[in-house]
Amino acid sequence: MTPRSTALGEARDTAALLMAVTERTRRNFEDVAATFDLTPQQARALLALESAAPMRALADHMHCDASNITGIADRLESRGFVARAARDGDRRVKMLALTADGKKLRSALEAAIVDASPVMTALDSKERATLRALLAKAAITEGSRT
Amino acid sequence: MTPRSTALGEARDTAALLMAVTERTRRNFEDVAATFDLTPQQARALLALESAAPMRALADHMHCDASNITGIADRLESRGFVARAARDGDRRVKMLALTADGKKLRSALEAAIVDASPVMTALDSKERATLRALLAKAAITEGSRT
DNA sequence: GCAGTTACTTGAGGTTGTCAAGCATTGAGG
DNA sequence: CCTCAATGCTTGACAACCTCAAGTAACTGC
Repeated sequence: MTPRSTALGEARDTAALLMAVTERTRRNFEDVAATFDLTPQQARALLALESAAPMRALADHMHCDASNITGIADRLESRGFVARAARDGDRRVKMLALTADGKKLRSALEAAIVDASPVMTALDSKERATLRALLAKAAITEGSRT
Repeated sequence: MTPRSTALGEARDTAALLMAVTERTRRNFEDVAATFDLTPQQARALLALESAAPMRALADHMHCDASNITGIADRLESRGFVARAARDGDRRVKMLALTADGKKLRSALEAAIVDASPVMTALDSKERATLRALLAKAAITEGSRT
Protein backbone atom coordinates (compact mmCIF):
# COMPACT_ATOMS: atom_id res chain seq x y z
CA MET A 1 0.00 0.00 0.00
CA THR A 2 2.91 2.38 0.63
CA PRO A 3 5.80 1.38 -1.62
CA ARG A 4 8.99 3.33 -1.14
CA SER A 5 11.94 3.94 -3.35
CA THR A 6 14.58 3.16 -0.72
CA ALA A 7 16.32 -0.21 -0.61
CA LEU A 8 14.98 -0.84 2.84
CA GLY A 9 11.46 -0.10 1.73
CA GLU A 10 11.93 -2.43 -1.21
CA ALA A 11 12.91 -5.33 1.03
CA ARG A 12 10.06 -4.60 3.39
CA ASP A 13 7.55 -4.42 0.59
CA THR A 14 8.66 -7.72 -0.88
CA ALA A 15 8.44 -9.40 2.48
CA ALA A 16 5.00 -7.92 3.06
CA LEU A 17 3.83 -9.14 -0.30
CA LEU A 18 5.15 -12.59 0.40
CA MET A 19 3.35 -12.58 3.72
CA ALA A 20 0.15 -11.58 1.97
CA VAL A 21 0.40 -14.37 -0.57
CA THR A 22 1.34 -16.78 2.18
CA GLU A 23 -1.74 -15.75 4.14
CA ARG A 24 -3.84 -16.25 1.09
CA THR A 25 -2.43 -19.64 0.31
CA ARG A 26 -2.91 -20.71 3.88
CA ARG A 27 -6.49 -19.51 3.92
CA ASN A 28 -7.13 -21.24 0.63
CA PHE A 29 -5.79 -24.44 2.12
CA GLU A 30 -7.96 -24.13 5.22
CA ASP A 31 -11.06 -23.42 3.19
CA VAL A 32 -10.54 -26.37 0.90
CA ALA A 33 -9.81 -28.63 3.88
CA ALA A 34 -13.00 -27.43 5.56
CA THR A 35 -14.89 -28.40 2.41
CA PHE A 36 -13.85 -31.97 3.11
CA ASP A 37 -14.60 -31.65 6.83
CA LEU A 38 -10.95 -31.76 7.66
CA THR A 39 -8.91 -29.54 9.94
CA PRO A 40 -5.75 -28.11 8.37
CA GLN A 41 -3.55 -30.54 10.24
CA GLN A 42 -5.64 -33.51 9.28
CA ALA A 43 -5.39 -32.40 5.65
CA ARG A 44 -1.65 -31.96 6.00
CA ALA A 45 -1.33 -35.45 7.40
CA LEU A 46 -3.36 -36.95 4.59
CA LEU A 47 -1.23 -35.21 1.98
CA ALA A 48 1.93 -36.41 3.68
CA LEU A 49 0.71 -40.01 3.62
CA GLU A 50 0.94 -40.48 -0.13
CA SER A 51 2.84 -43.57 0.91
CA ALA A 52 2.66 -45.25 4.31
CA ALA A 53 4.95 -43.89 7.00
CA PRO A 54 5.76 -44.47 10.68
CA MET A 55 4.11 -42.04 13.05
CA ARG A 56 7.54 -40.78 14.03
CA ALA A 57 8.27 -39.77 10.45
CA LEU A 58 5.01 -37.87 10.26
CA ALA A 59 5.86 -36.01 13.47
CA ASP A 60 9.20 -35.00 11.97
CA HIS A 61 7.55 -33.90 8.77
CA MET A 62 5.02 -31.77 10.63
CA HIS A 63 7.61 -30.43 13.04
CA CYS A 64 5.58 -31.31 16.08
CA ASP A 65 5.71 -33.57 19.10
CA ALA A 66 5.02 -37.25 18.50
CA SER A 67 2.19 -37.20 21.03
CA ASN A 68 0.39 -34.85 18.75
CA ILE A 69 0.30 -37.37 15.93
CA THR A 70 -1.47 -39.85 18.18
CA GLY A 71 -4.51 -37.62 18.37
CA ILE A 72 -4.53 -36.67 14.72
CA ALA A 73 -4.19 -40.30 13.70
CA ASP A 74 -6.96 -41.26 16.14
CA ARG A 75 -9.39 -38.82 14.54
CA LEU A 76 -8.50 -39.83 11.00
CA GLU A 77 -8.67 -43.49 11.94
CA SER A 78 -12.07 -43.13 13.57
CA ARG A 79 -13.36 -41.78 10.27
CA GLY A 80 -11.82 -44.60 8.31
CA PHE A 81 -9.26 -42.65 6.31
CA VAL A 82 -6.16 -44.11 7.87
CA ALA A 83 -5.12 -47.37 9.51
CA ARG A 84 -2.33 -48.29 11.88
CA ALA A 85 -0.28 -51.30 10.86
CA ALA A 86 2.71 -53.05 12.36
CA ARG A 87 6.05 -53.05 10.64
CA ASP A 88 7.99 -56.28 10.32
CA GLY A 89 11.11 -56.27 12.37
CA ASP A 90 10.20 -53.59 14.88
CA ARG A 91 7.10 -54.00 16.95
CA ARG A 92 7.38 -50.53 18.43
CA VAL A 93 6.70 -48.84 15.13
CA LYS A 94 3.18 -48.22 13.86
CA MET A 95 2.89 -47.48 10.19
CA LEU A 96 0.15 -45.11 9.13
CA ALA A 97 -1.37 -45.97 5.78
CA LEU A 98 -4.30 -44.53 3.88
CA THR A 99 -7.33 -46.76 3.47
CA ALA A 100 -9.14 -46.92 0.14
CA ASP A 101 -11.38 -44.10 1.32
CA GLY A 102 -8.37 -42.18 2.50
CA LYS A 103 -6.72 -42.44 -0.89
CA LYS A 104 -9.81 -41.18 -2.63
CA LEU A 105 -10.06 -38.29 -0.21
CA ARG A 106 -6.42 -37.45 -0.60
CA SER A 107 -6.62 -37.23 -4.39
CA ALA A 108 -9.71 -35.07 -4.28
CA LEU A 109 -8.12 -32.82 -1.69
CA GLU A 110 -4.94 -32.41 -3.65
CA ALA A 111 -6.79 -31.59 -6.85
CA ALA A 112 -9.03 -29.07 -5.12
CA ILE A 113 -6.06 -27.28 -3.59
CA VAL A 114 -4.25 -26.95 -6.89
CA ASP A 115 -7.41 -25.77 -8.61
CA ALA A 116 -8.16 -23.11 -6.03
CA SER A 117 -4.61 -21.83 -5.74
CA PRO A 118 -4.37 -18.11 -6.47
CA VAL A 119 -1.21 -18.75 -8.43
CA MET A 120 -2.98 -21.15 -10.73
CA THR A 121 -5.86 -18.84 -11.41
CA ALA A 122 -3.95 -15.57 -11.73
CA LEU A 123 -0.79 -16.49 -13.63
CA ASP A 124 -0.30 -17.94 -17.07
CA SER A 125 2.01 -20.79 -17.92
CA LYS A 126 5.02 -18.63 -18.73
CA GLU A 127 4.67 -16.56 -15.57
CA ARG A 128 4.38 -19.71 -13.52
CA ALA A 129 7.65 -20.95 -14.98
CA THR A 130 9.39 -17.76 -13.88
CA LEU A 131 7.78 -17.95 -10.47
CA ARG A 132 8.76 -21.57 -10.12
CA ALA A 133 12.40 -20.74 -10.66
CA LEU A 134 12.34 -18.06 -7.98
CA LEU A 135 10.42 -20.13 -5.48
CA ALA A 136 12.74 -23.06 -6.01
CA LYS A 137 15.68 -20.86 -5.18
CA ALA A 138 13.99 -19.62 -2.05
CA ALA A 139 12.83 -23.08 -1.05
CA ILE A 140 16.11 -24.90 -1.46
CA THR A 141 18.12 -22.81 0.94
CA GLU A 142 19.04 -24.89 3.95
CA GLY A 143 15.62 -26.11 5.09
CA SER A 144 14.91 -28.97 2.70
CA ARG A 145 15.16 -32.15 4.73
CA THR A 146 12.22 -34.39 3.89
CA MET B 1 11.16 -33.89 -6.45
CA THR B 2 9.43 -35.47 -9.45
CA PRO B 3 8.95 -32.74 -12.05
CA ARG B 4 7.06 -33.79 -15.14
CA SER B 5 6.91 -32.45 -18.62
CA THR B 6 3.12 -32.52 -18.92
CA ALA B 7 1.05 -29.40 -18.45
CA LEU B 8 -0.76 -30.98 -15.56
CA GLY B 9 2.46 -31.89 -13.86
CA GLU B 10 3.69 -28.35 -14.37
CA ALA B 11 0.70 -26.88 -12.59
CA ARG B 12 0.99 -29.40 -9.81
CA ASP B 13 4.66 -28.74 -9.32
CA THR B 14 4.17 -25.00 -9.15
CA ALA B 15 1.44 -25.39 -6.57
CA ALA B 16 3.59 -27.77 -4.56
CA LEU B 17 6.47 -25.35 -4.62
CA LEU B 18 4.24 -22.52 -3.52
CA MET B 19 2.99 -24.68 -0.67
CA ALA B 20 6.56 -25.42 0.32
CA VAL B 21 7.55 -21.76 0.41
CA THR B 22 4.33 -20.96 2.25
CA GLU B 23 5.14 -23.59 4.84
CA ARG B 24 8.59 -22.16 5.22
CA THR B 25 7.39 -18.63 5.57
CA ARG B 26 4.84 -19.70 8.12
CA ARG B 27 7.44 -21.60 10.12
CA ASN B 28 9.78 -18.66 9.93
CA PHE B 29 7.02 -16.46 11.29
CA GLU B 30 6.28 -18.84 14.15
CA ASP B 31 9.92 -19.18 15.07
CA VAL B 32 10.48 -15.44 15.15
CA ALA B 33 7.30 -14.94 17.16
CA ALA B 34 8.44 -17.57 19.64
CA THR B 35 11.70 -15.65 20.01
CA PHE B 36 9.62 -12.82 21.42
CA ASP B 37 7.51 -15.18 23.52
CA LEU B 38 4.51 -14.61 21.33
CA THR B 39 2.13 -17.09 19.78
CA PRO B 40 1.59 -16.66 16.04
CA GLN B 41 -1.79 -15.06 16.57
CA GLN B 42 -0.50 -12.65 19.16
CA ALA B 43 2.22 -11.65 16.72
CA ARG B 44 -0.32 -11.23 13.95
CA ALA B 45 -2.43 -9.02 16.18
CA LEU B 46 0.54 -6.85 17.10
CA LEU B 47 1.47 -6.39 13.46
CA ALA B 48 -2.09 -5.46 12.59
CA LEU B 49 -2.15 -2.81 15.29
CA GLU B 50 0.28 -0.42 13.63
CA SER B 51 -2.49 2.05 14.35
CA ALA B 52 -5.23 1.61 16.93
CA ALA B 53 -8.30 -0.30 15.82
CA PRO B 54 -11.60 -1.52 17.25
CA MET B 55 -11.65 -5.16 18.26
CA ARG B 56 -14.24 -5.82 15.60
CA ALA B 57 -11.89 -4.60 12.89
CA LEU B 58 -9.18 -6.89 14.18
CA ALA B 59 -11.54 -9.84 14.09
CA ASP B 60 -12.37 -9.05 10.47
CA HIS B 61 -8.73 -8.72 9.61
CA MET B 62 -7.89 -12.07 11.19
CA HIS B 63 -10.97 -13.74 9.74
CA CYS B 64 -12.07 -15.10 13.06
CA ASP B 65 -14.91 -14.78 15.52
CA ALA B 66 -14.97 -11.65 17.66
CA SER B 67 -14.95 -13.71 20.83
CA ASN B 68 -11.55 -14.92 19.88
CA ILE B 69 -10.11 -11.43 19.95
CA THR B 70 -11.22 -10.98 23.55
CA GLY B 71 -8.82 -13.69 24.69
CA ILE B 72 -5.94 -12.61 22.50
CA ALA B 73 -6.33 -9.01 23.65
CA ASP B 74 -6.54 -10.17 27.28
CA ARG B 75 -3.21 -11.95 27.03
CA LEU B 76 -1.49 -9.09 25.27
CA GLU B 77 -2.97 -6.62 27.71
CA SER B 78 -1.87 -8.62 30.74
CA ARG B 79 1.68 -8.35 29.44
CA GLY B 80 1.39 -4.64 28.87
CA PHE B 81 1.68 -4.55 25.08
CA VAL B 82 -1.81 -3.38 24.35
CA ALA B 83 -4.48 -1.31 26.05
CA ARG B 84 -8.22 -1.07 25.62
CA ALA B 85 -9.56 2.46 25.20
CA ALA B 86 -12.98 3.89 24.65
CA ARG B 87 -13.89 5.62 21.46
CA ASP B 88 -15.69 8.94 21.57
CA GLY B 89 -19.18 8.68 20.31
CA ASP B 90 -19.70 4.94 20.72
CA ARG B 91 -19.30 3.42 24.13
CA ARG B 92 -19.72 -0.11 22.80
CA VAL B 93 -16.48 0.02 20.89
CA LYS B 94 -13.15 -0.73 22.52
CA MET B 95 -10.16 0.48 20.63
CA LEU B 96 -7.04 -1.61 20.90
CA ALA B 97 -3.87 0.42 20.88
CA LEU B 98 -0.25 -0.52 21.37
CA THR B 99 1.44 0.76 24.50
CA ALA B 100 4.96 2.15 24.32
CA ASP B 101 6.27 -1.34 25.04
CA GLY B 102 3.95 -2.74 22.43
CA LYS B 103 5.27 -0.37 19.81
CA LYS B 104 8.85 -1.30 20.57
CA LEU B 105 7.97 -4.97 20.40
CA ARG B 106 6.12 -4.54 17.15
CA SER B 107 9.04 -2.82 15.41
CA ALA B 108 11.50 -5.44 16.58
CA LEU B 109 9.17 -8.21 15.49
CA GLU B 110 8.65 -6.73 12.06
CA ALA B 111 12.34 -6.24 11.47
CA ALA B 112 13.17 -9.76 12.61
CA ILE B 113 10.60 -11.27 10.28
CA VAL B 114 11.88 -9.40 7.27
CA ASP B 115 15.47 -10.30 8.10
CA ALA B 116 14.76 -13.99 8.50
CA SER B 117 12.54 -14.29 5.46
CA PRO B 118 13.80 -16.94 3.04
CA VAL B 119 13.09 -14.56 0.18
CA MET B 120 15.35 -11.93 1.67
CA THR B 121 18.22 -14.28 2.28
CA ALA B 122 18.02 -16.30 -0.94
CA LEU B 123 17.20 -13.77 -3.62
CA ASP B 124 19.05 -10.70 -4.81
CA SER B 125 17.49 -7.34 -5.44
CA LYS B 126 16.71 -7.94 -9.11
CA GLU B 127 15.14 -11.33 -8.44
CA ARG B 128 13.04 -9.83 -5.72
CA ALA B 129 11.71 -7.24 -8.15
CA THR B 130 10.61 -9.99 -10.53
CA LEU B 131 9.10 -11.96 -7.71
CA ARG B 132 7.30 -8.90 -6.44
CA ALA B 133 5.62 -8.39 -9.80
CA LEU B 134 4.39 -11.97 -9.91
CA LEU B 135 3.24 -12.04 -6.31
CA ALA B 136 1.41 -8.77 -6.75
CA LYS B 137 -0.48 -10.20 -9.66
CA ALA B 138 -1.40 -13.30 -7.65
CA ALA B 139 -2.27 -11.27 -4.58
CA ILE B 140 -4.48 -8.69 -6.21
CA THR B 141 -6.96 -11.13 -7.67
CA GLU B 142 -10.24 -10.82 -5.85
CA GLY B 143 -9.19 -11.24 -2.22
CA SER B 144 -7.69 -7.88 -1.39
CA ARG B 145 -10.05 -6.29 1.10
CA THR B 146 -8.02 -4.88 3.99
C1' DG C 1 -39.61 5.14 23.38
C1' DC C 2 -39.28 0.49 21.29
C1' DA C 3 -37.38 -2.85 18.22
C1' DG C 4 -33.56 -4.41 15.98
C1' DT C 5 -28.70 -4.24 15.26
C1' DT C 6 -24.00 -3.96 16.81
C1' DA C 7 -19.79 -4.49 20.04
C1' DC C 8 -17.87 -7.00 23.33
C1' DT C 9 -17.74 -10.75 26.91
C1' DT C 10 -18.57 -15.33 28.75
C1' DG C 11 -18.97 -20.30 28.73
C1' DA C 12 -19.08 -24.89 26.58
C1' DG C 13 -16.78 -28.04 23.58
C1' DG C 14 -13.27 -29.53 20.19
C1' DT C 15 -8.47 -29.52 17.92
C1' DT C 16 -3.78 -28.59 18.36
C1' DG C 17 0.45 -27.62 20.75
C1' DT C 18 3.90 -28.58 24.57
C1' DC C 19 5.91 -31.26 28.32
C1' DA C 20 6.47 -35.12 31.58
C1' DA C 21 5.70 -39.81 32.58
C1' DG C 22 4.80 -44.50 31.39
C1' DC C 23 5.09 -48.93 28.71
C1' DA C 24 6.98 -52.03 25.37
C1' DT C 25 10.64 -53.10 22.39
C1' DT C 26 15.12 -52.82 20.53
C1' DG C 27 20.05 -52.78 20.63
C1' DA C 28 24.68 -52.46 22.70
C1' DG C 29 28.02 -53.98 26.27
C1' DG C 30 29.57 -56.65 29.90
C1' DC D 1 22.20 -64.00 29.17
C1' DC D 2 21.29 -59.63 31.52
C1' DT D 3 21.28 -54.97 32.26
C1' DC D 4 20.72 -50.40 30.67
C1' DA D 5 20.17 -46.77 27.58
C1' DA D 6 17.64 -45.32 23.58
C1' DT D 7 13.50 -45.41 20.69
C1' DG D 8 8.34 -45.45 19.33
C1' DC D 9 4.00 -44.68 20.84
C1' DT D 10 0.41 -43.44 24.29
C1' DT D 11 -1.56 -40.89 28.13
C1' DG D 12 -2.57 -37.00 31.08
C1' DA D 13 -2.22 -32.13 32.42
C1' DC D 14 -2.44 -27.56 30.82
C1' DA D 15 -2.43 -23.55 27.63
C1' DA D 16 -3.89 -21.30 23.31
C1' DC D 17 -7.27 -20.94 19.69
C1' DC D 18 -11.38 -21.71 17.32
C1' DT D 19 -16.52 -21.68 16.81
C1' DC D 20 -21.09 -21.29 18.39
C1' DA D 21 -24.73 -19.72 21.49
C1' DA D 22 -26.16 -16.63 24.91
C1' DG D 23 -25.92 -12.45 27.58
C1' DT D 24 -25.20 -7.37 28.45
C1' DA D 25 -24.68 -2.68 27.08
C1' DA D 26 -25.18 0.81 23.77
C1' DC D 27 -26.48 2.67 19.37
C1' DT D 28 -30.03 3.51 15.34
C1' DG D 29 -34.25 3.87 12.97
C1' DC D 30 -38.95 4.29 13.22
